Amino acid sequence: MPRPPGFQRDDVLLRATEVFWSRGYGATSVCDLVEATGLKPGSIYAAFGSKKGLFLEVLDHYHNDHLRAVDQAFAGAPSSLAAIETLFRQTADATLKATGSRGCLAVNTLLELAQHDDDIARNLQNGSERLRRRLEERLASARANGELCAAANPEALSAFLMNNLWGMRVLCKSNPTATALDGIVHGVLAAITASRSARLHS
Amino acid sequence: MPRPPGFQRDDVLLRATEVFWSRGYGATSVCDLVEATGLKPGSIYAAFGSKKGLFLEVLDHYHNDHLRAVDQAFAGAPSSLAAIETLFRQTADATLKATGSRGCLAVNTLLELAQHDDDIARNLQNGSERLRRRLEERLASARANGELCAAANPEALSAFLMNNLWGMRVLCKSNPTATALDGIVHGVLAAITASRSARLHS
DNA sequence: CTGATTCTTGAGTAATTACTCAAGAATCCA
DNA sequence: TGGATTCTTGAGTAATTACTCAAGAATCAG
Repeated sequence: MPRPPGFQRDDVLLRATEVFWSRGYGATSVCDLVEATGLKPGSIYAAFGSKKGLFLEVLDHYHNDHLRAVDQAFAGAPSSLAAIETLFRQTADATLKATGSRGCLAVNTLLELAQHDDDIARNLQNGSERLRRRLEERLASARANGELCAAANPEALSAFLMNNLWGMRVLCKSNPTATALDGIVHGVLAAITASRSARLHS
Repeated sequence: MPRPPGFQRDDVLLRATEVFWSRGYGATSVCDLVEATGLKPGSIYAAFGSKKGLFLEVLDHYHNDHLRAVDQAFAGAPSSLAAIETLFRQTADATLKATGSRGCLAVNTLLELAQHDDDIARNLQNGSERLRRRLEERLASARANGELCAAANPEALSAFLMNNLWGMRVLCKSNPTATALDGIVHGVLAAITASRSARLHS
């Protein structure tokens, strides 16, 4: 009996993501969101409660999309270490092509808001932890496979990998050169190689 | 014959730094700056031209302070590689202690504004390049000393190191654990070790 | 069609924004 | 002290902010 909403929630979230991602949370006005989504202020507040409520839902969407992409990059790899190498090469490529880009919505938001808003800090913490755990799982299975030596520490190594992913999220806001990105990928692989099983050393 | 200013420029910059660093550029109002510096709006605009003009001067100050600190950390080290190791251990320690902190003003600003403001992007580019070059110099001298093998690439390695410094600037906004930071330092040192001269390998 | 329910509309609110400017205060050389 | 110069003051401006709410539109079961 009720009148159905005149918009698709996912579609609105997608359009809102574009604006938040391009301008940042603080610099995005509700007016911008009205323009981007086509919803009037009243509808936005009826559907999402507040600017922050909408943003939290945008972040959830973003985490899910990002993890799906990582899983896809991992899916076709011939080994666990190859999967990780692929992820880093892809990220480096994307970083090189995306000079002066919007970067990563999660990292941008972490630096802008985590310190001041606990809800957002928790949301981002969960998102990044899910990614880190994906890496840790791969490293653990690499150790189980004998790709990594028994002394390798998947948790510590995954933190190192996350650190380099995050570094590239910063770098893409600057002026990354091919030399720099090659150096980063090379450094990451060198650190992993140091934990490889002796019988696999070249 | 003129009336002298009633404030010390450096003192005002220091107080302004605190506010910008804590809140971010966009979230800092001129009213906040009036409160923090004790100057009235008119005096601020007479002395610095605009909010952005003041901020650019704040950034210059920040870069100089930061580089001075790095030089100091380098100064007492027994070797070039030891200097770099010290820098990373110090940064990791500071990151662990500064959970949920203000992070790094330069990185925060890079993510918030570099994409939208060329003046600020240039300022940050210069600041980070000066730091990277410090690292590159150390790596080059390490190669010259024989600490690193002849095939080592100081420019590429310095980019890798910068990437990890930047990663920690992101991490300190999240919830860094000792395990994570140990993993990062360990990974960085492992990558450097892979470039060491054969005769130095343990 | 009727009526119950929910959605949409957009003008409006009170607060905050970066910034200005004319008037007055303070300084120093003569 | 007189007067030229610069600094300080703070009320004020026009624009923008996140958000609200009452009225009207759209839907569907009966």
